[in-house]
Amino acid sequence: MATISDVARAAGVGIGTVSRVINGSPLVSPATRRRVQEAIERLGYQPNPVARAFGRRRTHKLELLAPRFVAPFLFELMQGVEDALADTDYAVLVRSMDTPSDRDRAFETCCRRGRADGVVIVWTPPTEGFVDRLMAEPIPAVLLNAIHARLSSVSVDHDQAARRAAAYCLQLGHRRVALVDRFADPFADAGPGICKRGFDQALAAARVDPRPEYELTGGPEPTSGAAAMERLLDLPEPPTAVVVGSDAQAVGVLDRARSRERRVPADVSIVSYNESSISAFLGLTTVRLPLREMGKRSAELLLHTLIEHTAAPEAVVLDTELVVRATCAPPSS
Amino acid sequence: MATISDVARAAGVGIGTVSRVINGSPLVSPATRRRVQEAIERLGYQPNPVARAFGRRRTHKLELLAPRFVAPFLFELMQGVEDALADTDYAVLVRSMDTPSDRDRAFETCCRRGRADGVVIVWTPPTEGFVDRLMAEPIPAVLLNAIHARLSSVSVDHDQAARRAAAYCLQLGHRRVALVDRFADPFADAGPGICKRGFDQALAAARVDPRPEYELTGGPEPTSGAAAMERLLDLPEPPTAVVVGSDAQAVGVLDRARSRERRVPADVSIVSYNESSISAFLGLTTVRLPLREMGKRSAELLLHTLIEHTAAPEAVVLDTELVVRATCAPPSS
DNA sequence: TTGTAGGCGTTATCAG
DNA sequence: CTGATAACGCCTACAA
Repeated sequence: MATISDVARAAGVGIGTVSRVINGSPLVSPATRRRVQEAIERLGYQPNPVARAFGRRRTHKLELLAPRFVAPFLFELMQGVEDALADTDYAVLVRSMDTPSDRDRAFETCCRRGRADGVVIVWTPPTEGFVDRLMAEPIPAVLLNAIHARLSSVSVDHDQAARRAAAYCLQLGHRRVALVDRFADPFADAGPGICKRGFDQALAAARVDPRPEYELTGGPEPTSGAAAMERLLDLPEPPTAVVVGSDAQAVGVLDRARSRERRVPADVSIVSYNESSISAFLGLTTVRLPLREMGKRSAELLLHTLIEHTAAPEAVVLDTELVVRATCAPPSS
Repeated sequence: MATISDVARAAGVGIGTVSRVINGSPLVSPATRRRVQEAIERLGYQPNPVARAFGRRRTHKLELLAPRFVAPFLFELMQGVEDALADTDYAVLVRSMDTPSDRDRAFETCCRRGRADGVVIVWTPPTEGFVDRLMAEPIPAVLLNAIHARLSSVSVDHDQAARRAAAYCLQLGHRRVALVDRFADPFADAGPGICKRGFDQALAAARVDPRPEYELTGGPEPTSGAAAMERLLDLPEPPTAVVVGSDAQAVGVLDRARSRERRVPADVSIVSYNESSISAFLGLTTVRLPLREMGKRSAELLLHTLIEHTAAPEAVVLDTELVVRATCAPPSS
């Protein structure tokens, strides 16, 4: 494999000049440039990425840390990241986090210098210790769909999205609206749900009294949605509409509604959250998250920080969209 | 950030000795080793991965090329790869391939030296030109769920799996068994389906005549499954059981069956292919692919080739499993 | 068992 | 504009 000095020799120039040519420096005369390019062509020379990374003291890699929960839309996020990286020579290192210990190990190693130039942490609230280490190291991080005062983030306005979902039901005339929420932290089976605040805001705005028994929270799996729906249907006064915190849960909610002989949307309306091909096919009315855009923006933020060397955290908030399909209707009674 | 010479100086030894210590060479006296380790500890030294890669002429990265089709189980495959890499300092570079031109670009660049030490190509038949280039470069590749004479591969016996799925229906007493197959090449909307051969074998073994109108092929999406089911139900003599080439299609098949007032499994049985949380929840009887194992074995194969320097292609074939759930029953008539 | 020196392929910094 | 040359941080002989 040809090296830069092979090219230099072949073109009769110094390696500095070759370096300038391959890096697009303007400080090369057109004639020399042409000569060098010919030599490059002839020898099929390609700069060695590792040597390059070594010399530049940059790995030219971004690391993506993803918890199991995002598996259904990891591909979409990755594509967004790749979109942002398309015209650069950056590549994406992906690491999965399935258990809390995976997460801690990932947090532990990702900020070690030399692994990657930046990190995208997907849908996972960072621990304080991790943030401390991150601030000590010179490696920029961005949270994707999580928030921290000291870190940059790309997310959607969950309050607004949930408000919109609930408002849609209220607007259709529903007054008994329930929430099957999702835990905000995928590594904790407890804590606040992601939709609660916006949901409550929508109720308040419509002057509908919240009912504690209508607000359930679980993990993003079909079974958890099914269990929640079960409980709601067992209530003396079951809801006529349900806002669900994830498509995965919605699959369970929908299925359980049907197996309990409730027609959707005639007997009960369902609004879900997130967007996936399955939900599209099932005809779920849902809040669409701009996943690809989110991936793209996170990578752009990182790249920007890397170039501008700005340390100030920046928060990007993207818009969601209510996709109306077939699971909502006015209440029948 | 501390370098190897800082450690050497602090421990009062040469850098060679430090190198030996961090690389676990036995050629260090216990006393020296301890001294060096203390220095490492004290300085918080960590070898720079890039410098290491540079010196070793190894990137310590594996590249994973994944077509959009595998999005639903990419996470699982990745986890398998990471399993294999857990005790090494290898990391995974992931690249998505959404369009044929994405694929070609990925094929083009992945075998350039310096990017990664090995490549896993997921579910995508390689082009001949790509194989040629791959053989010229010294970078090992393994196909995951694809086959090529000159390359190593990890896959399942699709014939056997499809045979098993069809045989299960036949065994239940079905004689009108249809196949909604999936194109083997995710980048071609044509070509042979992945289950056809095994399916035909099962019919032959049961002395059931194949009917051309019962064998449909499409892409792995719910809509394609729905369309196929539509056609099957429009037949003068519709099938009583359907073998489906992917869970994605099966979602469509199932939904269309129900919307056309067919009870599953009372009126029509369905066996699917692949395994996902959605299919589990929907109660689909399905052929489970050992995804995580597949990922793991591919990475192991690569690692093995990297260490042993064997060039002979090796083909690993893993077992599938029929997961019996709720979508199959004997024919009603 | 240990230290030293050379090499890896770039980039970056100088003089010219 | 261009060519030397010194880093960069580690690995791997080789010599002691």
